[in-house]
Amino acid sequence: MHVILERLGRDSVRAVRLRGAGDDSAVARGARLDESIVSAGDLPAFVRALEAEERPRWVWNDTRAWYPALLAAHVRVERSVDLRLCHAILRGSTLSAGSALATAPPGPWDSPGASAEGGVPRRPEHLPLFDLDDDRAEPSPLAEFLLQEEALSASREPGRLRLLLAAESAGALIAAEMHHAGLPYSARRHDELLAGLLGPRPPYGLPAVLEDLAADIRSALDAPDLNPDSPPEVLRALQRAGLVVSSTRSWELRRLEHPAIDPLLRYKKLSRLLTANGWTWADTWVRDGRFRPDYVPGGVVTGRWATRGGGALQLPRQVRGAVVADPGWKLVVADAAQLEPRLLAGLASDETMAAAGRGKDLYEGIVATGAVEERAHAKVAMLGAMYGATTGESGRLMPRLANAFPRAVRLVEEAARAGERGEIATSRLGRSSPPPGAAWQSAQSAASGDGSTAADERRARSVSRDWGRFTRNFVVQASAAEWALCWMAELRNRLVDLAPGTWITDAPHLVYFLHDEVIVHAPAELAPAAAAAVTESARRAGVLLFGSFPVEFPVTAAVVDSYAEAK
DNA sequence: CACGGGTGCGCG
DNA sequence: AAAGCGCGCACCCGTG
Repeated sequence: MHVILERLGRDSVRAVRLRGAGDDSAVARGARLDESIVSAGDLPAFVRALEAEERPRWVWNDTRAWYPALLAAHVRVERSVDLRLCHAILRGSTLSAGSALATAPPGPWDSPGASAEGGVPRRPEHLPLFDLDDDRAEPSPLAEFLLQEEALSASREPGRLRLLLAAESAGALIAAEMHHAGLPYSARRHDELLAGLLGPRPPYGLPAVLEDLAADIRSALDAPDLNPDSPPEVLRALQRAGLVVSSTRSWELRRLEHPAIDPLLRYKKLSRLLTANGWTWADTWVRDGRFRPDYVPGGVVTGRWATRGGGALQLPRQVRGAVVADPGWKLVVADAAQLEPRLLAGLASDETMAAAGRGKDLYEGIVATGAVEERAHAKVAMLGAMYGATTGESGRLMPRLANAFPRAVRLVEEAARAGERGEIATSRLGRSSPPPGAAWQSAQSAASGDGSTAADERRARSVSRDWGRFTRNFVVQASAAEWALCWMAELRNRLVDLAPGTWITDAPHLVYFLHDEVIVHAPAELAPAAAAAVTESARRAGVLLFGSFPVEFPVTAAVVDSYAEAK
């Protein structure tokens, strides 16, 4: 059963119940079962009651507009449809290309405010259930839902698309739940880590260690007024000291021999830590022992999550020791091993590559086939294949990979060629890449028009190859993101089953997600079971994407007290 | 003073 | 231009 929620004015909600599962034609015909009007204040109780009875799939315009308030009232829902996220997928997917939804002119569901990129409050501590200031007419969620159902029914691959939409919607629930629970984070441990690296927190100005390093840099370069934070100033000072250098990037500085280099590199590293994840960051983002970033499901073209504020997806290794389990609890830190190459094996039905990863490290398995001599070579060659490297070590090793795994390499090569022609790439479950933009178009027309110059042609070729590298990577990255969503959705259900009847934060629950990595916070006695659930969910995700094709998705699941202890 | 592009680096 | 994908964020610096 589906229940479509729609706000009516300031204080009431319409709930329309539709009988029939997602692929039932009764739904597509819009068979309305019944309709209730609920006051905003009664909504949590209404949802809780229906959830206990029938576990409907809740259909709403935007999970962020509904779920945080429900969670605050300790109401969890099992399944949902996030119309905004699903709309974006169906609009762009080649699998629903002819549908009314896809061919309609842009509407309210396509507006910037409705997209994943825009309209996100920077720090929504508590989103109101309704935005009272927003008096725009809300587009009908029921009408949109029926359009989506129609697009799905007419699709060439309805099963894949339905799975993708369910996984995407589950991701939105998980993001809200993770924000609600927060990542256990010790401000005290964070302060200790910073103090150990930078010196104690200064009342104002730079910490002592940075101040000393800046002084060392200035004296080594004989530049008493140098601002080490200004790349142009640093570059000029280095050149004045006789060094041949064209930027202040760390990798370039590392090759230089000069007394200023070591303090400069250390300064840059520590300065980065201070500005990105220093005391101010902790003051802003850590409250009551929890780090609560704003995740943005579907925020990346490939379907990966983004984050807005807090930089949750860039938490540097240096401070991971501050991520600590509560007393009596454990962290289960899990990581999918060689996820993207394994996905590529599945996408390409490459039996040989799948076999190379069966029961072992995939890169070691590639070495065992004799394609390359060492693990590091296997890794760099695979990355080169998936990113489109043409030169360097990676470019040199690629042909050997193509020889050993022709199917896998052919798949990414074809995705690249298609992108170069301006075509669209589509993931395993049906997320499609955006068409190339205006820059691509104008470069191509400039090169093919009358009087085009050699420079125009070079430019067109370069733009075209750039886009090819994007579509090449898109098929792998987008499919990996789908796998990860399926993994988490499956895991979310299994974790709830480990402690039936308890609220999310009293049971094992997800607290962190980083593309191919998750952290579960679990009562110590349930941590081993949670770790087993992580592993089993990964296997299930593989089956959801690739059926019986024998590609494995092993995960490492470490039961630890601190994030820093894992791997 | 605000804004936006460029730089550089954190993560996968 | 690190050899190649996807991001977010802080800072500098030129421009309006």
